[in-house]
Amino acid sequence: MSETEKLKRTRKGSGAITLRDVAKLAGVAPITASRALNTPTSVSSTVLKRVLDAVEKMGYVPNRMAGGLASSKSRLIAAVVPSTVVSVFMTTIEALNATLFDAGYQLMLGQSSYSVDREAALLEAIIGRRPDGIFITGIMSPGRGRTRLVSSGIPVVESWDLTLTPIDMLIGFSHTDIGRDAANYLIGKGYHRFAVVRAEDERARRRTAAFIEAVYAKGLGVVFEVDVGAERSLMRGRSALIEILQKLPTVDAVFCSSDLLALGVLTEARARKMAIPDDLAVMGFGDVPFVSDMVPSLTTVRINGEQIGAMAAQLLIDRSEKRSVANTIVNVGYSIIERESTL
Amino acid sequence: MSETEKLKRTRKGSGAITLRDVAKLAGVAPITASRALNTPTSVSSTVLKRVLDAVEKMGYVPNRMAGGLASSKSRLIAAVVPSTVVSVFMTTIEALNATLFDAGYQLMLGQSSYSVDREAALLEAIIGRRPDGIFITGIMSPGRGRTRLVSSGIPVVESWDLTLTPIDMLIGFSHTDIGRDAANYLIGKGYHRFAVVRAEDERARRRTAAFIEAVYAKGLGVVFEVDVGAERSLMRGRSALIEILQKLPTVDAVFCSSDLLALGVLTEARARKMAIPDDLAVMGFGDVPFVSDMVPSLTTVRINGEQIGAMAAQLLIDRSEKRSVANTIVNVGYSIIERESTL
DNA sequence: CAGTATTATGATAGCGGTACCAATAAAATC
DNA sequence: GATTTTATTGGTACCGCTATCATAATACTG
Repeated sequence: MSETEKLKRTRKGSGAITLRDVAKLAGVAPITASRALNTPTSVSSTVLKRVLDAVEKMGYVPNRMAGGLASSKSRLIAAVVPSTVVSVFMTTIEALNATLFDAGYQLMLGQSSYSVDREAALLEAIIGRRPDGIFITGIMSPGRGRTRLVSSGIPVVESWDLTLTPIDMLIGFSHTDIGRDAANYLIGKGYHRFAVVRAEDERARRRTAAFIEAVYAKGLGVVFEVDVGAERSLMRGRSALIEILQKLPTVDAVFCSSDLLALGVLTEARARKMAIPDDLAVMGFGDVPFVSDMVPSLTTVRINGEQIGAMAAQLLIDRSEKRSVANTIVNVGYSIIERESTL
Repeated sequence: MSETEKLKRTRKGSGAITLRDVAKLAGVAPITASRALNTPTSVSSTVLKRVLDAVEKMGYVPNRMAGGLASSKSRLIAAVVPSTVVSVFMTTIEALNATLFDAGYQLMLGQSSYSVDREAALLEAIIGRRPDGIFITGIMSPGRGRTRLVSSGIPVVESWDLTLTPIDMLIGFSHTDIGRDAANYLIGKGYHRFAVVRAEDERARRRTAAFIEAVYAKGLGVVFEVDVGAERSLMRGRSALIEILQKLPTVDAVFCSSDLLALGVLTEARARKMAIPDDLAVMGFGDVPFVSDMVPSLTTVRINGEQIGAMAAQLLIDRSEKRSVANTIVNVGYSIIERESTL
């Protein structure tokens, strides 16, 4: 034994097949094997085949943590959604994920709207993974979290709202426009005694505020407002209508901050044998898949969630691959879908 | 300048604050800073404070890719869900994510039930991240994918079904039991002319097959079956009832493979002024949040999705932290929730 | 108080890839 | 044929962190 022989410490490692193993079997240097897998055009066809055969034979799966560390490209995108899962947001997430997956990215999911310190922990966890992009449902309010995100330098897409000062990119629509348009739509239909039912949610609040303001603007008097807090259930929609009928018996149209609440109002109205829409018109928000086929079908505001998800994915991918991004603020709009509940 | 001075190549790196920077500011070695953050009890309180101050001052966020690579612990858990997003599965995912997050793990989301080669790509992508555990909604059918998972050695929880040969761990319930119990429940209520509406889904098929078999066993003749394919919409439930009424006008009870389809049947029945449940009883599956509050409310089969998610998280965490896991196969059961649609 | 056990810190060498530069062989140019 | 260019392949040093071993400082034991 040579005296210069180093006392080699050994570390366990993960035990999995590594690129080195593949390279050895293929009879090339590790870096060449790496190239064969990542930039196949840069190696000869002989080498390419030998490497691919070796990969196949050994069942090699590249370690993306190692690759990510070396290249500082994680190919991970983080998405933050409110904890509510019953939500319209999932279409967006599904589209986001599908687009990302096809481009070779993975999606990490984080749930916000817990407590404030959980929010901080979530951001920490996300940034710690060094994702190539972050998708946020909603808009980050100013504060430590936002500052942190900005200074992390990670591309961010905020969504579902508009602001003049996004962190980075934005794909959204105007909640005040929706509230105003909904009011004008209902007024145009001849309704004139309004109530709104809304969850404790900043964006819902803005929609209903705009609704109320538009009603006032037409000189149509008081709008009765029910705040259901965090209880976004169908049942709460039902009880909301009971409240409304007590306080404002002459009501003839109700605008709700979600389809589920609207469904509750509809359900209660039907249980009381009220004629829809003659006795009462109901309008929701979100256009969840099944409200179109109920009896009566629900008039609602449609947001194109797939579009938001797919566009966000594209923006984040482009940004992370250093391609230039043309429009960093996109207003995807919305549409009022007229159905039987307000005919 | 010494002649032994190496020509140092420089590599960009990510540009972010590293543990080395923090350690330097705190006046300790990097490894000590690492310990201060990961095992705070193993350093003196003076050092701990100095390090934490430095972290705070510099806004340091540890790079989990590097940490994961070094320790071969990624603190990532992958979850595979069917692409359908309208689903009952999301409660499970939410609970899974919540439990994982509190234990310091992150969730990666993958969508299955695309094409076969996407399935392979998904597995490849997942394994490449070296997650500490994998949650699968459903059971892996034998094949290359399953083999790959097994040989990866990553802890796996399969779910939503039972089998004697899980890859690793399993949290589920019996679909045949559900079908049989549903049939017996309806028979016990005095119904005797049955139809089933089901989506093209292996588990739904097993439920309805068991349902049909149980009906036969009681000598109650033919059960009319509608296969809606991949169209799981409320509308398809409505059209299914139309089919049923044409082919089996004497039908008095319909068992559906999902609440949404059941809602469709209910809707169509109501549109035809059929009395529920006197003219027609309807039973669903899943107990999605709002079917309890509709009029009429829907009798359905409840699966405790939160429980599945939380248990799965716990099993995966225990496994990944080398704690022993007692029950690797758990039958969480189900319950038939009786409501107005079958009273 | 020597000798041993314990605690706190540090040095080093990886984890499994890729960026960066260098070297060689083959093709193209003059 | 000499020289330049291009296409392939390889060597090395990291990416940012932690496992492992080593050492110094302190506490404990008889």
